Amino acid sequence: MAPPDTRTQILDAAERLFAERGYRGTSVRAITDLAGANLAAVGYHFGSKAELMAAVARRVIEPINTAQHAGLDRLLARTSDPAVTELVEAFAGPLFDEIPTGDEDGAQTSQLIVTILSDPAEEVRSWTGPTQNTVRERYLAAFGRALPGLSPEELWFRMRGLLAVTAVDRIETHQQRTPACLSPVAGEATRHWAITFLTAAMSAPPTKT
Amino acid sequence: MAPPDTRTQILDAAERLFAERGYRGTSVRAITDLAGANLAAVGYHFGSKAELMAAVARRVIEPINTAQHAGLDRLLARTSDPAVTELVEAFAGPLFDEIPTGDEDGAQTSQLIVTILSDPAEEVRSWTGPTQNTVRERYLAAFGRALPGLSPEELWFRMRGLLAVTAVDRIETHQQRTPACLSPVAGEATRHWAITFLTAAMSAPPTKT
DNA sequence: GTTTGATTAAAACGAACGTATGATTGAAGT
DNA sequence: ACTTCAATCATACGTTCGTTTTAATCAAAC
Repeated sequence: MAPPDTRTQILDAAERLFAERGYRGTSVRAITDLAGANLAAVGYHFGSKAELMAAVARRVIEPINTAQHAGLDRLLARTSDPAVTELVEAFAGPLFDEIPTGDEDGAQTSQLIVTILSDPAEEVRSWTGPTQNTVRERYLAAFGRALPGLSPEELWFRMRGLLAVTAVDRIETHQQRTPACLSPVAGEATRHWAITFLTAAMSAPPTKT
Repeated sequence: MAPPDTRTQILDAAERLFAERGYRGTSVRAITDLAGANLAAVGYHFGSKAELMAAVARRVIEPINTAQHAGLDRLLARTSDPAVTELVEAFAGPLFDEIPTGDEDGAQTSQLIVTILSDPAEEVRSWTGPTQNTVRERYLAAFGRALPGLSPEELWFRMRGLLAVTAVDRIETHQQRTPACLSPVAGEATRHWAITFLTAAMSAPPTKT
């Protein structure tokens, strides 16, 4: 088996540590130590710690975004007006498919995504790929056709709720805040639960003003 | 006007800076500078930076928790089986009532709550008041009676979704990720939207297995 | 008027941080 | 054999961090 080059070993180590300890809580030294690389390797391969963070974010988020785009493409190729459930599944599904479920790698990646989306530091959120913005607007338009009568503002609010649930869902699972009385849950079940939950939420009648 | 004592000025400054820059991104020096206090005052009044964070978290979260408790008490005093909408409003309402809406203080506090709930550092999440755990379990029991046929595990999943939406909702609003075409939204509207959205989500029929 | 106890002020501590520098390697190109 | 150049290495720099220590301040108590 070919030994992975230093660059990807640093990426792997950074992905793990950024998820576990956050951006500011992770030192470049900790990353290079875990990667078995030299301290200066980060500067050489990525330029700076911030650019390393951007590279990590890109590697995690890009496949999810392209899967979301592809899912919507597949729906729109079949019909010009997909159902709400189909749109929910196409949007939320990649967040389950592209992330290993069950093992703790999944919780790690989920925690990293939450960090990327919510960290106060500009440098952490800085990378938002060109697809990141367009994917939401494409789904916004599709949901708008599937849910006439909803104001654009309320629809946008619901889109944010959609993302919040799918992103936040899985980190709490691994913070062992689950009550002891509950049995552990398989990854596939939560996927279905999420789609049920979110389809009902998106399909709610418009709020009377 | 009585001059606020150093202790609360430090608390105010810390609350603002922790929200804006996160826990690790905020130095004790920045806090005391903003508070107009001396560097050593943090050590004197709170013991350490971590204990200051705990004090800030307590001051923000405690009124929300007690309001959630009181809301459920009020419902249960009236009937032993409140409706789902009432439970949603009692749970999510305080997150809107106890936080100033509209101005940027509200977005600040919301960002702080997200930090408290999601920061990877143990010290940040360390303070979870005694009410924090019990309030969720009380609502869990109440939702369980209102939604028979739902497995405890799926119900718990939906409870987490409930929290995710209410917590994450408002930070994105202030990260100016909103598309320019949308008009700004009043705080009162989002409150109603959230209750509509979440009531529908919680009321969804059980997922077929 | 002096003592006391609670604050605040100023300075310094060692440790850890991100980054930059210059030497060293080793395989490919000529 | 010599050059080239991407890659890695050890090391050091300047800064900032949380915390501690010691001295000064000041109202109230006696």
